[in-house]
Amino acid sequence: MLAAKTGRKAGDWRERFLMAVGIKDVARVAGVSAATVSRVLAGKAVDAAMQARVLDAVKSTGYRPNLAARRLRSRHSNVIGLIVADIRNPFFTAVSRSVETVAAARGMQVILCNTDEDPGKEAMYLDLMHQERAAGVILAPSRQRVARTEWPGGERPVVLIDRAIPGADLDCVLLDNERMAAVLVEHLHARGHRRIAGLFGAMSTTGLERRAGFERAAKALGLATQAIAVPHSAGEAERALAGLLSGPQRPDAVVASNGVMLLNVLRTLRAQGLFVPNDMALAGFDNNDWMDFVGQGAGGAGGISVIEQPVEEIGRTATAMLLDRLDNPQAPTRKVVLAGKLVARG
Amino acid sequence: MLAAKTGRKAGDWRERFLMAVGIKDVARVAGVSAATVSRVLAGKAVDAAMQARVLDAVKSTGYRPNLAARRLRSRHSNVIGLIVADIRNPFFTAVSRSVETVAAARGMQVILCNTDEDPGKEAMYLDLMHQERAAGVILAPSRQRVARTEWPGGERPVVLIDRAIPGADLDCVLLDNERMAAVLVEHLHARGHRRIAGLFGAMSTTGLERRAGFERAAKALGLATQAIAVPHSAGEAERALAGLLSGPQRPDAVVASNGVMLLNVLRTLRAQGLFVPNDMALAGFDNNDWMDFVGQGAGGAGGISVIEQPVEEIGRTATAMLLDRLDNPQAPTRKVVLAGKLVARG
DNA sequence: GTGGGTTGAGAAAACGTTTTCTCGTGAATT
DNA sequence: AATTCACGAGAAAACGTTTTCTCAACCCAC
Repeated sequence: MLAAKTGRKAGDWRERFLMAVGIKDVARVAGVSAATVSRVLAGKAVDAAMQARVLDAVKSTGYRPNLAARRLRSRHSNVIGLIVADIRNPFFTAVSRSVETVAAARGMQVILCNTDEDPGKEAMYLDLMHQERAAGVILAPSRQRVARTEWPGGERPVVLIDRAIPGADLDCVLLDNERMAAVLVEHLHARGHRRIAGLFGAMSTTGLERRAGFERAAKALGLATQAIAVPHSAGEAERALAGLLSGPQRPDAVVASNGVMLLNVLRTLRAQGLFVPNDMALAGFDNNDWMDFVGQGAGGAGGISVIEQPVEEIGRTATAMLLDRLDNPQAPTRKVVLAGKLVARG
Repeated sequence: MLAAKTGRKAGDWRERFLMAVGIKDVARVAGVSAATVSRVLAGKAVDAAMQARVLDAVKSTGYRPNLAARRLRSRHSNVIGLIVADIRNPFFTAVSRSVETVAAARGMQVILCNTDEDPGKEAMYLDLMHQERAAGVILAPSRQRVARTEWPGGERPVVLIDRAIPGADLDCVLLDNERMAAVLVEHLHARGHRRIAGLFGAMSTTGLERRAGFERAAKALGLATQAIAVPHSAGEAERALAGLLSGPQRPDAVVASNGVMLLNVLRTLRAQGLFVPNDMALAGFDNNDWMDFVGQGAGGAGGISVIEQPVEEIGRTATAMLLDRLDNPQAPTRKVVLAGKLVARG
């Protein structure tokens, strides 16, 4: 066995690499042809005795197939690309985890790519997945969409998550953003809040949909609202909110369109000496475990109410849809809209 | 151009796939040999006129190299595996992001794998990276180490991050856990706390080191401490802490060895009606943005003090070390120990 | 002007698999 | 009993690149 021959000194791997064992070596050891080894490993019908010999030979040589060669010859790859807009966003990591689990169970391998909301990196990774000849791609598009004549993945199937691409005829799985935003407004209303402000991303369909739901619900309830579209979701949000707070109609509740904005809101409030929920109610999207602990002043009850996304299901559904499409390329595209769950803390 | 020929209907990609354009097509269009195309793309010296023709042909055909074929023939891959123990841990996602950035800048591609602290999945992924013939692996080992005769990556270079593997002679980049734990204790002492409890993971070197630093510092300061090694970091932690709280020597400060435990501590405290920092000081490892907002009762000052790890530098260093070792396989292994930064909120 | 050295491009081999093709063997059908 | 059929295994082709090999052309020095 090779392991016994080489010592344990550093650089060990180099020798091994050079003496790499291929399918022909296995075939020679087992006394069969390379084709037979391939067939055994692929689980095709072969003589039982031969199968045993091959398996033994594989074990004794430590043979591990070369995936590059396999992909080249077989002309299909078992990798799927997962391109997310922000790896630091817990929502995306949770979805990633789910995707990976489902994919692995179906014998697929996931390459996780992070675009940092940069359309350039997004394009680069889509191209890379093409060069990799990936079977398909699950894409959470970057917020700032660059003008593009072609949709992503003219080359291979794509499933969109979290954010739609307007006008693109692609499979996607999304949150029912409009309804969930409305639920949030109704919740705040039920808790007695009447002047609700909302901060929404101006760049993504998600932000637009949530804003629409926010305004629809507010109108239906006859509430005075102030919805602000924040372009960069950076310092812009703080300034806009600060303006509102010092304005004539100071809101008694704030809805934040995403996790980053919610933290910005918290920061701004604290800078003004305001506390959640005593001085101001706060609601948003995506549940995080730490939310159980903020706004829990010695007084007790209070906190941040959020819409919790079904992250596990989003990942599972997206992966399943992608694999379905691999089997059935011509089927009409599907759009799955999932409901979230209100986690009421306010 | 191909794009013009095919419509925009779903399933588009399939046709394209079948009419895949290879290097020979480019060569034919450019009126040169495949070898020349390859050379142009590799940036080797060629006649300027030819180079221009090739580049034109690449553009007009939409040729994208097949990475599988390239790897097979060239016998080296530009992918590095990044195997982390818990993708949902913000520390690992931050490091991942840094690794990816540095790797991409050096023309390397990262495959991110998540083991969920499962040694079985860890072994599976290490094997997968071998089959992929990855250039190298950056590994954050799972907490529960399985008995193993060989260290990971007998086949290729490995750089360890976050956690060491006792006895393994591998490159690694780690936090100075012992000193940082001591810093935490000293900080709590300076803030006037005298009875400090500590919860430490029993399964990882990280937990052991932090515990050692905790006890060393406490002894030096003459403090009464209660250090508990928590095996599973699950419900165990809650029970242990609850015991301490109802015991005769209730601590006035708690140190949690990692992010999960810190949340468990918060949960336990709240269940007992205790608030941070008024009723109990809390400190731990890994800074999170939400920590600015917990324990900020209407009273004001307070919060969770933590050791912030230099995540960006950890990723950068690990990647650099891996690439160095690729160039220089026989060099002695290096162990880089980085300092963290105290974020004092208590 | 000849010989040696350098340069650059095409032809062909090679990378490690899977798949197709071919053929031999034994069983089943007529 | 002869013919077909099904099956299983080896030989060889193929996958799309990079690399080696070969050779022609050119330049420079003697």
